Amino acid sequence: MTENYNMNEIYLIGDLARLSGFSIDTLNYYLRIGLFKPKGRSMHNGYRYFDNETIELLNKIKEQRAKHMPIRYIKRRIEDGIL
Amino acid sequence: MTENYNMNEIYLIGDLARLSGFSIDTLNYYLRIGLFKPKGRSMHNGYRYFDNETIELLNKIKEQRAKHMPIRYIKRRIEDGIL
DNA sequence: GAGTATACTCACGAACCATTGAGTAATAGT
DNA sequence: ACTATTACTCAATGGTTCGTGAGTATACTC
Repeated sequence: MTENYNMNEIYLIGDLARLSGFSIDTLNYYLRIGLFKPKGRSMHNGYRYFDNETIELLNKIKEQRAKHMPIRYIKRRIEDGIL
Repeated sequence: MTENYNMNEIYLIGDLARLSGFSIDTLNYYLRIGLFKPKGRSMHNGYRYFDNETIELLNKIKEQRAKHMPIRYIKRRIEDGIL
């Protein structure tokens, strides 16, 4: 139950961009600095999978960024489970 | 519980090809004729998702094809839930 | 034996993805 | 004022995916 996801909730980075409002470049940047992470990855081509948890997290990040919260603080909060 | 899958069990067509031994062309052909179907699809780019059930089905198809069972019969058996 | 059907196989264009390095505007620090 | 950092943004390369149409070798049908 803890690690299961519905098939309708799988996203690639393009889906993420559309759903979150962030640009693909921004998402790639966030991934590069480890602000959030893929939930899985294709072993064949390296494509990264995301899910609804990612969407929720991105929404929270978006809120914080709207308040000009620095990314390093956001990252810390995520790592501490506060966000 | 019925429609849930683990993130580690998501495949794109390239993964399917590697895991099943069928070529991507063959898999695309099978998809074209409806021998098997994607479990999901990216709304952004149309990429098709598959899972372990697909792998199992493809293994069964492979067995049948090794015995020269015609595809239309295999398809029927799948539709009838026999295979 | 000729024609048809089967089961792939190939080729194409357009869009997408990963990774990386480099560029930039705005802000913060000294 | 000058420098450095932040948070992107852009560009380039190379591989992947989709959809479709067309080609082909083998098997089947008449």
